[in-house]
Amino acid sequence: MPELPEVETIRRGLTKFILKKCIKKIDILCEKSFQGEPTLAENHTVKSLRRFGKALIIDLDNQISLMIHLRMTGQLIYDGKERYAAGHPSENFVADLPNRQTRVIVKFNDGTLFFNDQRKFGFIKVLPTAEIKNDAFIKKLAPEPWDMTSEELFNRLQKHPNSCIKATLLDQTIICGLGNIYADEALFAAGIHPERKSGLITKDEVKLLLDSARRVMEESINSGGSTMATYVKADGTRGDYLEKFAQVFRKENQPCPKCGRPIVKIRVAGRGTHICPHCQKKEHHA
DNA sequence: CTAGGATCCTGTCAGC
DNA sequence: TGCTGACAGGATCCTA
Repeated sequence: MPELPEVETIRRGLTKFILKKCIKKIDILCEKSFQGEPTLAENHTVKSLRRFGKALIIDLDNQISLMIHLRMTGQLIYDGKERYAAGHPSENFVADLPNRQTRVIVKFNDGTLFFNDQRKFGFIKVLPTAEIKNDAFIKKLAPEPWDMTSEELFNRLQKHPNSCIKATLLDQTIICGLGNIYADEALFAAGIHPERKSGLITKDEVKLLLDSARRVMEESINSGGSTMATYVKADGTRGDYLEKFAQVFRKENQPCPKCGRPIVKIRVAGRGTHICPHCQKKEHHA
Protein backbone atom coordinates (compact mmCIF):
# COMPACT_ATOMS: atom_id res chain seq x y z
CA MET A 1 0.00 0.00 0.00
CA PRO A 2 2.30 2.69 1.11
CA GLU A 3 4.12 4.27 -1.77
CA LEU A 4 7.13 6.56 -1.70
CA PRO A 5 5.33 9.58 -0.17
CA GLU A 6 3.86 7.48 2.62
CA VAL A 7 7.17 5.83 3.44
CA GLU A 8 8.92 9.20 3.40
CA THR A 9 6.24 10.51 5.75
CA ILE A 10 6.84 7.56 8.05
CA ARG A 11 10.59 8.16 7.92
CA ARG A 12 10.29 11.81 8.87
CA GLY A 13 7.68 11.19 11.54
CA LEU A 14 9.39 8.22 13.10
CA THR A 15 12.70 10.07 13.20
CA LYS A 16 11.21 12.47 15.72
CA PHE A 17 10.27 9.63 18.01
CA ILE A 18 13.01 7.01 17.82
CA LEU A 19 16.23 8.73 16.73
CA LYS A 20 18.90 8.17 19.41
CA LYS A 21 16.54 5.86 21.26
CA CYS A 22 17.61 2.40 22.37
CA ILE A 23 15.84 -0.78 21.25
CA LYS A 24 15.37 -2.89 24.35
CA LYS A 25 13.52 -5.90 23.00
CA ILE A 26 12.01 -7.23 19.79
CA ASP A 27 9.03 -9.57 20.04
CA ILE A 28 8.11 -11.55 16.96
CA LEU A 29 4.49 -12.59 16.83
CA CYS A 30 4.59 -13.86 13.25
CA GLU A 31 7.71 -15.62 12.00
CA LYS A 32 6.90 -14.87 8.37
CA SER A 33 7.08 -11.14 9.09
CA PHE A 34 10.64 -11.16 10.41
CA GLN A 35 13.95 -12.21 8.91
CA GLY A 36 17.32 -12.41 10.62
CA GLU A 37 18.44 -12.43 14.22
CA PRO A 38 16.43 -9.97 16.35
CA THR A 39 18.88 -9.96 19.26
CA LEU A 40 21.46 -8.26 17.02
CA ALA A 41 19.33 -5.13 17.29
CA GLU A 42 18.59 -5.29 20.98
CA ASN A 43 20.33 -2.86 23.33
CA HIS A 44 21.45 -0.74 20.42
CA THR A 45 20.61 2.84 19.53
CA VAL A 46 18.98 4.26 16.42
CA LYS A 47 21.57 6.24 14.48
CA SER A 48 19.61 7.22 11.35
CA LEU A 49 16.50 6.51 9.31
CA ARG A 50 16.84 6.24 5.56
CA ARG A 51 14.58 5.36 2.68
CA PHE A 52 15.22 3.64 -0.64
CA GLY A 53 12.10 3.80 -2.76
CA LYS A 54 9.40 2.20 -0.64
CA ALA A 55 11.88 0.54 1.74
CA LEU A 56 12.61 2.06 5.14
CA ILE A 57 15.99 1.52 6.79
CA ILE A 58 16.67 1.99 10.50
CA ASP A 59 20.43 2.09 11.12
CA LEU A 60 21.73 1.18 14.57
CA ASP A 61 24.98 2.12 16.31
CA ASN A 62 26.51 -1.35 15.85
CA GLN A 63 26.61 -1.51 12.04
CA ILE A 64 23.32 -3.39 12.08
CA SER A 65 20.21 -2.16 10.30
CA LEU A 66 16.53 -2.98 10.19
CA MET A 67 15.07 -2.98 6.70
CA ILE A 68 11.30 -2.60 6.61
CA HIS A 69 9.01 -3.04 3.63
CA LEU A 70 5.30 -2.49 4.28
CA ARG A 71 4.12 -3.94 0.95
CA MET A 72 0.31 -3.76 0.72
CA THR A 73 -1.02 -3.56 4.26
CA GLY A 74 1.92 -2.81 6.53
CA GLN A 75 1.75 -0.05 9.09
CA LEU A 76 4.08 1.32 11.72
CA ILE A 77 2.55 2.68 14.88
CA TYR A 78 4.67 4.26 17.56
CA ASP A 79 2.96 4.37 20.91
CA GLY A 80 4.64 6.47 23.57
CA LYS A 81 3.50 9.63 25.31
CA GLU A 82 1.61 10.24 22.09
CA ARG A 83 0.81 7.99 19.20
CA TYR A 84 2.25 8.31 15.71
CA ALA A 85 0.72 6.06 13.07
CA ALA A 86 1.37 5.75 9.37
CA GLY A 87 1.11 3.23 6.58
CA HIS A 88 -1.94 1.34 5.47
CA PRO A 89 -4.87 3.34 6.88
CA SER A 90 -7.09 1.31 9.16
CA GLU A 91 -8.69 1.19 12.56
CA ASN A 92 -5.35 -0.03 13.91
CA PHE A 93 -4.27 3.61 13.99
CA VAL A 94 -6.60 4.09 16.94
CA ALA A 95 -7.09 0.52 18.13
CA ASP A 96 -5.66 -1.14 21.21
CA LEU A 97 -2.26 -2.70 20.51
CA PRO A 98 -1.03 -5.30 20.07
CA ASN A 99 -3.93 -6.89 18.27
CA ARG A 100 -4.69 -9.61 15.76
CA GLN A 101 -2.74 -7.86 13.01
CA THR A 102 0.37 -7.08 15.06
CA ARG A 103 3.34 -9.04 13.67
CA VAL A 104 6.37 -7.51 15.40
CA ILE A 105 6.78 -5.39 18.53
CA VAL A 106 9.91 -3.26 18.96
CA LYS A 107 10.22 -2.02 22.52
CA PHE A 108 12.07 1.17 23.37
CA ASN A 109 12.64 2.62 26.81
CA ASP A 110 9.85 5.13 26.55
CA GLY A 111 7.63 3.73 23.85
CA THR A 112 6.76 0.85 21.60
CA LEU A 113 6.83 0.46 17.83
CA PHE A 114 4.19 -1.90 16.46
CA PHE A 115 4.53 -3.42 13.02
CA ASN A 116 1.06 -4.41 11.91
CA ASP A 117 0.34 -6.14 8.63
CA GLN A 118 -2.98 -7.66 7.78
CA ARG A 119 -1.85 -9.64 4.75
CA LYS A 120 1.66 -10.53 5.93
CA PHE A 121 3.32 -9.47 2.67
CA GLY A 122 5.55 -6.96 4.43
CA PHE A 123 8.55 -7.72 6.59
CA ILE A 124 11.26 -6.47 8.90
CA LYS A 125 14.73 -7.81 8.23
CA VAL A 126 17.89 -7.55 10.33
CA LEU A 127 21.12 -7.27 8.41
CA PRO A 128 24.52 -5.63 8.56
CA THR A 129 24.33 -2.02 7.39
CA ALA A 130 27.01 -2.78 4.82
CA GLU A 131 24.84 -5.48 3.26
CA ILE A 132 21.92 -3.21 2.41
CA LYS A 133 23.37 -2.20 -0.90
CA ASN A 134 23.66 -5.89 -1.81
CA ASP A 135 20.06 -6.70 -0.96
CA ALA A 136 18.30 -8.14 -4.02
CA PHE A 137 15.48 -5.60 -3.89
CA ILE A 138 17.63 -2.56 -3.12
CA LYS A 139 20.25 -3.48 -5.69
CA LYS A 140 17.73 -3.49 -8.55
CA LEU A 141 15.99 -0.25 -7.63
CA ALA A 142 15.91 2.41 -10.33
CA PRO A 143 16.46 6.08 -9.46
CA GLU A 144 13.60 8.09 -8.00
CA PRO A 145 11.74 10.50 -10.31
CA TRP A 146 13.80 13.43 -9.03
CA ASP A 147 17.05 11.66 -9.81
CA MET A 148 16.51 11.02 -13.48
CA THR A 149 15.98 13.17 -16.55
CA SER A 150 13.06 12.69 -18.90
CA GLU A 151 15.57 11.53 -21.52
CA GLU A 152 16.69 8.79 -19.15
CA LEU A 153 13.11 7.74 -18.42
CA PHE A 154 12.34 7.72 -22.14
CA ASN A 155 15.30 5.42 -22.73
CA ARG A 156 14.28 3.17 -19.86
CA LEU A 157 10.74 2.87 -21.22
CA GLN A 158 12.17 1.44 -24.42
CA LYS A 159 13.22 -1.64 -22.44
CA HIS A 160 9.55 -2.64 -22.24
CA PRO A 161 8.13 -1.14 -25.44
CA ASN A 162 5.14 -3.50 -25.56
CA SER A 163 4.13 -3.26 -21.90
CA CYS A 164 1.33 -0.96 -20.83
CA ILE A 165 2.79 2.26 -19.47
CA LYS A 166 1.07 1.68 -16.14
CA ALA A 167 2.81 -1.67 -15.68
CA THR A 168 6.13 -0.05 -16.55
CA LEU A 169 5.57 2.79 -14.07
CA LEU A 170 4.93 0.23 -11.33
CA ASP A 171 8.20 -1.55 -12.13
CA GLN A 172 10.61 -0.36 -9.45
CA THR A 173 13.59 -1.30 -11.61
CA ILE A 174 12.48 1.25 -14.24
CA ILE A 175 11.49 4.14 -11.98
CA CYS A 176 11.17 3.83 -8.26
CA GLY A 177 8.58 5.06 -5.78
CA LEU A 178 5.33 4.96 -7.72
CA GLY A 179 2.57 2.57 -6.71
CA ASN A 180 -1.02 2.16 -7.74
CA ILE A 181 -2.24 5.56 -6.52
CA TYR A 182 0.51 7.76 -7.88
CA ALA A 183 0.75 5.84 -11.16
CA ASP A 184 -2.93 6.57 -11.80
CA GLU A 185 -2.61 10.18 -10.66
CA ALA A 186 0.52 10.85 -12.71
CA LEU A 187 -0.98 9.31 -15.87
CA PHE A 188 -4.14 11.36 -15.44
CA ALA A 189 -2.17 14.55 -14.90
CA ALA A 190 -0.14 13.82 -18.04
CA GLY A 191 -3.21 12.89 -20.08
CA ILE A 192 -1.87 9.45 -20.97
CA HIS A 193 -3.98 6.30 -21.05
CA PRO A 194 -2.55 3.57 -18.77
CA GLU A 195 -2.84 0.98 -21.52
CA ARG A 196 -0.66 2.93 -23.94
CA LYS A 197 2.39 0.90 -24.93
CA SER A 198 5.48 2.25 -23.20
CA GLY A 199 7.34 2.38 -26.50
CA LEU A 200 4.72 4.65 -28.09
CA ILE A 201 5.02 7.56 -25.69
CA THR A 202 6.66 10.62 -27.19
CA LYS A 203 9.57 12.42 -25.58
CA ASP A 204 7.35 15.39 -24.81
CA GLU A 205 4.83 13.12 -23.12
CA VAL A 206 7.54 11.43 -21.07
CA LYS A 207 8.67 14.83 -19.85
CA LEU A 208 5.10 15.68 -18.86
CA LEU A 209 4.70 12.28 -17.20
CA LEU A 210 7.91 12.62 -15.18
CA ASP A 211 6.96 16.15 -14.13
CA SER A 212 3.52 14.89 -13.12
CA ALA A 213 4.95 11.99 -11.11
CA ARG A 214 7.23 14.36 -9.25
CA ARG A 215 4.45 16.83 -8.60
CA VAL A 216 1.80 14.39 -7.33
CA MET A 217 4.29 12.78 -4.97
CA GLU A 218 5.71 16.10 -3.78
CA GLU A 219 2.21 17.37 -3.03
CA SER A 220 1.53 14.24 -1.05
CA ILE A 221 4.78 14.38 0.91
CA ASN A 222 4.21 18.06 1.69
CA SER A 223 0.81 17.17 3.05
CA GLY A 224 2.09 14.29 5.13
CA GLY A 225 1.29 11.45 2.76
CA SER A 226 -2.12 10.22 1.83
CA THR A 227 -2.18 8.21 5.03
CA MET A 228 -0.89 10.91 7.24
CA ALA A 229 -0.18 10.81 10.91
CA THR A 230 -3.10 13.09 11.57
CA TYR A 231 -5.41 10.48 10.08
CA VAL A 232 -7.08 10.59 13.43
CA LYS A 233 -8.14 14.16 13.94
CA ALA A 234 -8.38 15.92 17.27
CA ASP A 235 -12.12 15.39 17.43
CA GLY A 236 -11.66 11.65 17.02
CA THR A 237 -13.04 11.54 13.48
CA ARG A 238 -11.05 9.95 10.70
CA GLY A 239 -9.56 12.17 8.07
CA ASP A 240 -9.64 10.82 4.55
CA TYR A 241 -6.82 12.65 2.92
CA LEU A 242 -6.88 10.50 -0.17
CA GLU A 243 -10.36 11.72 -0.92
CA LYS A 244 -9.19 15.32 -1.14
CA PHE A 245 -5.85 14.60 -2.73
CA ALA A 246 -6.74 12.21 -5.53
CA GLN A 247 -8.08 13.40 -8.87
CA VAL A 248 -9.02 9.95 -10.14
CA PHE A 249 -7.94 7.26 -7.66
CA ARG A 250 -11.10 5.63 -6.23
CA LYS A 251 -13.15 8.35 -7.89
CA GLU A 252 -15.08 6.13 -10.30
CA ASN A 253 -18.44 7.57 -11.37
CA GLN A 254 -17.43 11.00 -10.13
CA PRO A 255 -16.86 13.86 -12.57
CA CYS A 256 -13.41 14.29 -14.09
CA PRO A 257 -11.81 17.47 -12.65
CA LYS A 258 -10.79 18.49 -16.18
CA CYS A 259 -13.79 17.74 -18.38
CA GLY A 260 -16.62 16.75 -16.06
CA ARG A 261 -17.26 13.39 -17.66
CA PRO A 262 -17.39 10.38 -15.32
CA ILE A 263 -14.20 8.71 -14.10
CA VAL A 264 -14.10 5.02 -15.06
CA LYS A 265 -12.45 2.12 -13.27
CA ILE A 266 -10.77 -0.50 -15.44
CA ARG A 267 -8.19 -3.23 -14.93
CA VAL A 268 -4.64 -2.76 -16.19
CA ALA A 269 -1.61 -4.87 -15.33
CA GLY A 270 -3.79 -6.80 -12.90
CA ARG A 271 -4.50 -3.67 -10.87
CA GLY A 272 -7.59 -1.57 -10.40
CA THR A 273 -7.01 1.52 -12.56
CA HIS A 274 -8.83 4.83 -12.62
CA ILE A 275 -9.03 6.98 -15.72
CA CYS A 276 -10.92 9.66 -17.57
CA PRO A 277 -11.47 7.98 -20.96
CA HIS A 278 -11.92 11.40 -22.55
CA CYS A 279 -8.79 13.09 -21.18
CA GLN A 280 -6.49 10.06 -21.40
CA LYS A 281 -6.10 8.76 -24.93
CA LYS A 282 -4.58 5.46 -25.97
CA GLU A 283 -3.11 6.95 -29.12
CA HIS A 284 -0.94 10.00 -29.27
CA HIS A 285 -2.38 12.86 -31.30
CA ALA A 286 -0.15 15.73 -32.23
C1' DC B 1 14.66 -12.16 -23.15
C1' DT B 2 9.51 -10.14 -22.62
C1' DA B 3 4.63 -9.82 -21.03
C1' DG B 4 1.03 -11.30 -18.38
C1' DG B 5 -0.98 -14.07 -14.93
C1' DA B 6 -0.76 -16.54 -10.48
C1' DT B 7 0.73 -16.23 -5.94
C1' DC B 8 1.73 -14.99 -1.05
C1' DC B 9 -2.26 -13.72 3.13
C1' DT B 10 -6.27 -11.78 5.71
C1' DG B 11 -10.36 -9.19 5.61
C1' DT B 12 -14.33 -6.80 3.66
C1' DC B 13 -17.96 -6.02 0.72
C1' DA B 14 -21.37 -6.71 -3.11
C1' DG B 15 -24.52 -9.87 -4.88
C1' DC B 16 -27.25 -13.73 -4.68
C1' DT C 1 -28.58 -14.86 7.27
C1' DG C 2 -25.04 -17.28 4.92
C1' DC C 3 -22.36 -18.23 1.17
C1' DT C 4 -19.38 -16.90 -2.83
C1' DG C 5 -16.31 -14.47 -5.53
C1' DA C 6 -13.91 -10.24 -6.35
C1' DC C 7 -10.79 -7.23 -4.81
C1' DA C 8 -7.06 -4.87 -2.15
C1' DG C 9 -1.90 1.84 -2.17
C1' DG C 10 3.40 -4.70 -3.60
C1' DA C 11 6.70 -7.55 -5.50
C1' DT C 12 8.16 -12.08 -7.10
C1' DC C 13 7.76 -16.31 -9.40
C1' DC C 14 6.10 -19.09 -13.20
C1' DT C 15 4.63 -19.83 -17.83
C1' DA C 16 4.17 -19.24 -22.78
